Amino acid sequence: MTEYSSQGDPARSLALLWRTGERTGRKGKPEIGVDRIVRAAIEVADAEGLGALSMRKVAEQLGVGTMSLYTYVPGKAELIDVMLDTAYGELPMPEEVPGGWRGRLELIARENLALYRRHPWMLQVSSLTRPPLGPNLIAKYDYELRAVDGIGLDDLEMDSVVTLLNGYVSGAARGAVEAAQAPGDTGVTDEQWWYAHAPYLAKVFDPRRYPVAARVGAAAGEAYNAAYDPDQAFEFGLQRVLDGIEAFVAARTAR
Amino acid sequence: MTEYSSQGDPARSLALLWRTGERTGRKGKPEIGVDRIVRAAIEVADAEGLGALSMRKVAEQLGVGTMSLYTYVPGKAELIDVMLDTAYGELPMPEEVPGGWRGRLELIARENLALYRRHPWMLQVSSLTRPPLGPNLIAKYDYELRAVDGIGLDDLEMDSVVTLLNGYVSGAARGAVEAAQAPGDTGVTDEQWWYAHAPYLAKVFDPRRYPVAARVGAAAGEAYNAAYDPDQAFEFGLQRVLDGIEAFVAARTAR
DNA sequence: CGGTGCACGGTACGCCGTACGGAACCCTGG
DNA sequence: CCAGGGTTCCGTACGGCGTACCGTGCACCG
Repeated sequence: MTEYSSQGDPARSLALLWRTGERTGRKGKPEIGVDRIVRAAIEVADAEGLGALSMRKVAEQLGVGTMSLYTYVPGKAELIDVMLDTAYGELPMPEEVPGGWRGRLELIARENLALYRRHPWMLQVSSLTRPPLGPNLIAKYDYELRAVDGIGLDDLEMDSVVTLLNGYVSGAARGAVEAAQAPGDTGVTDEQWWYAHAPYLAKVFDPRRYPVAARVGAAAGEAYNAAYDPDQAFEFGLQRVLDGIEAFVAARTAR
Repeated sequence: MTEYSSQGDPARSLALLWRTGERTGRKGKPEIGVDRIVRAAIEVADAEGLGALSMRKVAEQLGVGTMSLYTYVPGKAELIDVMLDTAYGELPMPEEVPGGWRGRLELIARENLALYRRHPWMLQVSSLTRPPLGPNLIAKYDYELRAVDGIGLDDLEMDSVVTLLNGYVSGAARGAVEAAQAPGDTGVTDEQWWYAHAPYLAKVFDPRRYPVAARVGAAAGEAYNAAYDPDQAFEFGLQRVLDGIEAFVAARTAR
């Protein structure tokens, strides 16, 4: 825990993010390198989760001693910052997208969801208030703003819309990731989980006290074969959010 | 890390949640008790964060030995489950709320935000797919469904709307909590943080390459005195989400 | 060819969750 | 009144973590 980011010296962090560390290049050949460390760390985090990401494991993956990592990276927190910016670099950012601003935002939402699915640890790490200001994060911010540029919103409104969409997607992604990894983590499918809990719950839960929960819960369970269907939730929510934004855009352009 | 929930034996977990553990009451006086442990754990997590929540610290808070806790609670994961359900019990659930379904949903959103602000650790713990099925969580689910009962939605649609709203609120709350605790955690105000990063960023960031990000980022920074204003973001997003739901309800009731 | 600065990593410290087994206590059955 | 046994309580120990500190040896420059 205490797994956030950006506590280190800003100069060191930004130098790392933008790779402006003056590689001396004079002496010993740099066997390891920041990039290889970051790649290995992302592999570990993808495969085993952020909780299993340790400096020892990254070093082992690279076949070097644990402490050697500290030659290239000030600490785990800064390493995670660089991992995050690196992963954001995977986002495709096509220039021509059909469907106007709504089509562009929809694509952004889907690509972000796919990214978070590939790298679930990003959701436990990303910060809204003090993001690691790396090149890829800035490129992403610029790209997303351009999706709503020139449609009648002022600068602050553009920022608000992009922030809302990103917030929505990361929430939905959290649900999707959790649903995807629950069986693998625990070795128990949703169905098994439900059947294990049902008998005790039946003893203890009185449907007459909570009739609506009982009715809707049963309907949802039957429809999704689980308490929650992440794909359905994502699609439903995305359309509602875009509808809400559309109403806002309409009101703004109507003066 | 690995700080999720609900890995234990369902029988033991549910017994804990619903307090159906057959207290023998015959032998040694139970000096400690689940409730006192949960209260102490919540105090620690509120004050120092989930990362600082340890069994040793909870025991110390109670003035007992660490291992004594394991008499009442199977492990840390189950303890966190009970903490979560207990905290949800703090939500007020008034029956008469003005403003129809929209007024009711708006109140739910605000009360949930306030709850997460009081107990930020909840955001790192709550699960959509396999929630700890305690009495307070079920009561919350029932209450929220009743806010949208009888307005023309079917059961699945009611569930989707409630899920969307809860997802939105927890995302916004994450931003708010992070913004609130960033200064305390790091001893650096937003302004100081910005002034520390600005000179290096100026060296490395080319505004001509990302003109929109530069323009909007500057406007937002000036308006909020930070990269992000959680209150503004919450209000803006909440109205958009409710507008989107309103459009959906209108479409459904128009057949 | 000697000197120097860097890459690399071994050891150790203080945290964590919790398995294990022992000690102390109190209620009950005789 | 006492013996037995179930419970509560907890000391110790193990294997993990991040990383501070410091030693070693190599590769290059002069």
